[in-house]
Amino acid sequence: MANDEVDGRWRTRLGYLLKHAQLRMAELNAQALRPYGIAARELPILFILDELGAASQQEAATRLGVDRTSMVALLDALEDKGLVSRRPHATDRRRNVVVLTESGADIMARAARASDAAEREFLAPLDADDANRLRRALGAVAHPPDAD
Amino acid sequence: MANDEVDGRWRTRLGYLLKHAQLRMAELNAQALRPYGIAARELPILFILDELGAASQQEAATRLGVDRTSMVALLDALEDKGLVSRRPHATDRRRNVVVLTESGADIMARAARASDAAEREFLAPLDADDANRLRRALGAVAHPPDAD
DNA sequence: TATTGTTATACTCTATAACTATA
DNA sequence: TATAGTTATAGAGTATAACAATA
Repeated sequence: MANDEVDGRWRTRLGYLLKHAQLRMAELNAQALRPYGIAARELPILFILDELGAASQQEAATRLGVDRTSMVALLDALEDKGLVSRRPHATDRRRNVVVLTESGADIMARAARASDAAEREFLAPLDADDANRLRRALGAVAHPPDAD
Repeated sequence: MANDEVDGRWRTRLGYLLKHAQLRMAELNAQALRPYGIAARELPILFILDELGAASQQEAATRLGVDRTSMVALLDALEDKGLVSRRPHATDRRRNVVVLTESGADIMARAARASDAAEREFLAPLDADDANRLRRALGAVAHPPDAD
């Protein structure tokens, strides 16, 4: 519509800006990851398994801030794609030990590069200084000052 | 957990930061607006009706970027609360003319102040300069350079 | 034919409760 | 008793398709 002079107040509200910035980043990430057959929400799981080496489903879920019931379906999908494997824990047989497969590690590395490119595209309207400031500011506001 | 030295890469990704920043802002807004009986998603509707004076449901939906089928339920809720009214358009009887009621204008003004306070709380970890830069940077990245 | 409002439907994401098997 | 994984279910939120009334 290009009706810029009647740019209502709600367009400059943080709630609106954050929602739409997040939607655009999510869309760019989804596009970037599509060739690797993974969803944006699955990449952090690959990251954390790589970081921890191996983890129980509970551990992974807690670290990522999703609950353990959601983790089941997420890991089902990753296991179906051959990116992670589950085996029973050696001593505590209630647990699963979840690890990246070779293919999972490979996809993770390549998907991470694709996601980096998506971030660069997202940040393209900003110069390097503003981009760095944005990332730091988001880190500061993303969690309440007194919580995790 | 406070395991800050193993702060995995995914915690500094824009997708993660934007999602959690948005969640926190949404939560603060929801809290701020609860006393006024409206949801965060309803305030922009009040804003746009105030801005336009009157609008068809289609107009309001298009401006706000929601589709017209979602607008129906949103306006049903606002009408039930007595904040907006619908009457048939004088000449085009397919349309509804949607306007703020007196109570709707009052709630809008007070809710806007509450939402401003929520934004200030959200931005509290930043100094004034960083807060302004954040808002401008989000405005720049919220929409692709060539779209909207 | 096209448009406005509406309803019904479906799909995603997430959260809660309850079950099982182990500890 | 408590915990890990699982399943079933339900709730937001949103999108698509089809319909009635009107243009």
